[in-house]
Amino acid sequence: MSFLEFISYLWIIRLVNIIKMVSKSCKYAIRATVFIASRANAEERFGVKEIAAEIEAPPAFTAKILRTLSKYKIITSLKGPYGGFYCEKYQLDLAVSEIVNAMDGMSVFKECVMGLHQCSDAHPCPMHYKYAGTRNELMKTFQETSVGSLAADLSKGSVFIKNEVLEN
Amino acid sequence: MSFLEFISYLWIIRLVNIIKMVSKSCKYAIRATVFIASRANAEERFGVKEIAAEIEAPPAFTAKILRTLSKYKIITSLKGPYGGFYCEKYQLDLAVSEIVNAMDGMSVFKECVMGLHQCSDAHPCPMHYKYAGTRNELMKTFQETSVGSLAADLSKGSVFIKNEVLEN
DNA sequence: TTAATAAAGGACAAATTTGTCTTTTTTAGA
DNA sequence: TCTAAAAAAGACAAATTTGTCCTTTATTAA
Repeated sequence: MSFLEFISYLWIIRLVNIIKMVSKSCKYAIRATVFIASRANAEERFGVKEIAAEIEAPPAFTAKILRTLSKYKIITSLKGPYGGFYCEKYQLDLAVSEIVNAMDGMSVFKECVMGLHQCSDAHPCPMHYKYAGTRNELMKTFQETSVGSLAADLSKGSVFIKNEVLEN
Repeated sequence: MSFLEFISYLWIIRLVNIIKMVSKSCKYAIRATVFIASRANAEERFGVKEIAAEIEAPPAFTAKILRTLSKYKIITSLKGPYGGFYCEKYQLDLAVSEIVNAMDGMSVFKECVMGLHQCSDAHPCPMHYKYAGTRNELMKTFQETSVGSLAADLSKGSVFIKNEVLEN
């Protein structure tokens, strides 16, 4: 057994691999999508500048991200005057994991937590079940949480932190 | 309240900020340090090439990382023939957090989990205590875990994953 | 004292991520 | 049909991280 594999048995190494998961672009994308979804009423559309300002991201970069989201049909866009970005009803049911997938791909949920090449369900490394479990729960959370539900929390004026409700 | 601040109340946004924490360099550094520490017996020293091979990192890059570790006195180096890298006794008592500090700095443990500028202990954001708590536990773990204890686990031929012992 | 060995130092290079800018295409309304 | 507004597209640029290479310095042993 190589040292890399050996050391990978240590939970501290795993720990080092578990924290943080998505790119800055993806965070911007989540913010933007939730913002747009939270205003999905009527025929309202939002321009790049407004969205960028709301999510505190660089406008030009926000435009790029919105294009990606639009390409993946996570949000909808309309060109021309009175155009902009908005959410169609079905898009409110999309999971947050779709955003991660569009921006970063899903490898973050799939690769061996140790970075070991030989690890698989068939030949699992010792952490495969124990910690892959943690990650799977996380993925499940991403998959079970819809854009619309997040938007609804915001629109209600109360937001949820896990099981706790904060008023504001 | 800005939308950024507003959306930051959502646990999903927090979730997105908590996973992953340290750079690739830092992971290499942890691997390297634990490897060297695990062989801290006698007068044995290890060269860049050997260490790089053991931790499966690029040799030249490993050299750079070892220099940093040496500069921060996390490991000790000796030039010339029969030289190389090794751990002095006191260095086995150093915490893993020292490695993180040397490689990435400690800001990862200190910045507001939401990226909000106005957040502090005096003016905490709603997640400050709830999730900063999670991170603080993590930091505590890093601080309470010594290089030597990790090395000892390895040397014993059994490694710990949290409270569970794996034989190999 | 010299030759060989190995880390130290630092410039440089590649890759990736983040961010910008200009031109093109689409759409709405006058 | 023309004009203005706004996204689409994609080249370009900056910043950061990752990685390489060459020269210098220190150490050991003959």
